[in-house]
Amino acid sequence: MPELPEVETMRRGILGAVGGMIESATRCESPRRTIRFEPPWPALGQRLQGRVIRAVERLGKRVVVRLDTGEALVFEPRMTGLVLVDEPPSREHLRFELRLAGCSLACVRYWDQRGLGSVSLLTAEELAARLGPPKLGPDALAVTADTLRDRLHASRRPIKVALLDQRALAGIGNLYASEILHVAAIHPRRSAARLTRDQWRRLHAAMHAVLEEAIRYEGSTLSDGTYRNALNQSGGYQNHHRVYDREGLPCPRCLSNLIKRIVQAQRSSFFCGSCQR
DNA sequence: CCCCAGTCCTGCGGGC
DNA sequence: TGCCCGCAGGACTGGG
Repeated sequence: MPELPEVETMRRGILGAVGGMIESATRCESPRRTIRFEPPWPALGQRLQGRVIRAVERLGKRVVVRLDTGEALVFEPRMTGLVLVDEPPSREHLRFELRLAGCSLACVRYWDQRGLGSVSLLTAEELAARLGPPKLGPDALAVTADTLRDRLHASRRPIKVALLDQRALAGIGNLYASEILHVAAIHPRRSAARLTRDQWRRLHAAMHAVLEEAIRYEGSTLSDGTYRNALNQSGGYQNHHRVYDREGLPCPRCLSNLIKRIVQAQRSSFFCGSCQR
């Protein structure tokens, strides 16, 4: 499930598309069982033709391709979407393809096994309305410790649930929320409103450390093997997970307590009941 | 404000 | 061995 580190890896993987001109945009599937295209096909493909890619950016968990027209092509991978160069994991779930000229990449593809993701072409106004404040909070890697506290401390929700709210802070999903709270030694059920100054400081440091480390390893490829980088290679951070999907294994910090799993907001949280308070 | 259930969707693994 | 069911959860919606 692509979160900030995985989406950042996708973004870096297609930086070679900058300067390229879109020769053609293709929908690679039968009209039945389609992902969401906006505007609906064939308008999306027609509007992309001839556009030049000016930049490849990231907004939270979305890849944003800036075009010469001021428009943005937004890839939203949700659970199983991948932005790729060349070969996808399978032909079966390939959804969309850009043919490029004048840059180092011949092709950018979107593949999505479950098809919950989307590809959207938005005007600058649409992008601001849909993915600007207050719809999307500041990027998790861009906030200071003070901003992090400002964004979250008014909420009485459990800190684990608050961290998943993209309107408060963009980029953190279920996996990294558990990992970050373990490094920060904060219990996932603790109310955000009740964190101490020292805990906010630790949370901020842990958030940066975990996300940057995960980016260095090019993200987490879980046992289902779905996530791949732009070259269809596995990430490496799954081998460094401290708690996520490790219920019943010893805590890597105290080496004695076993990692617990609880459900919060209908999602699994993993933590050490001894180290995290 | 906050919570919950339902929606989209596929593949996998537990249970019988 | 096979089949069904539930689970995984990101973003969103509607109801309480």
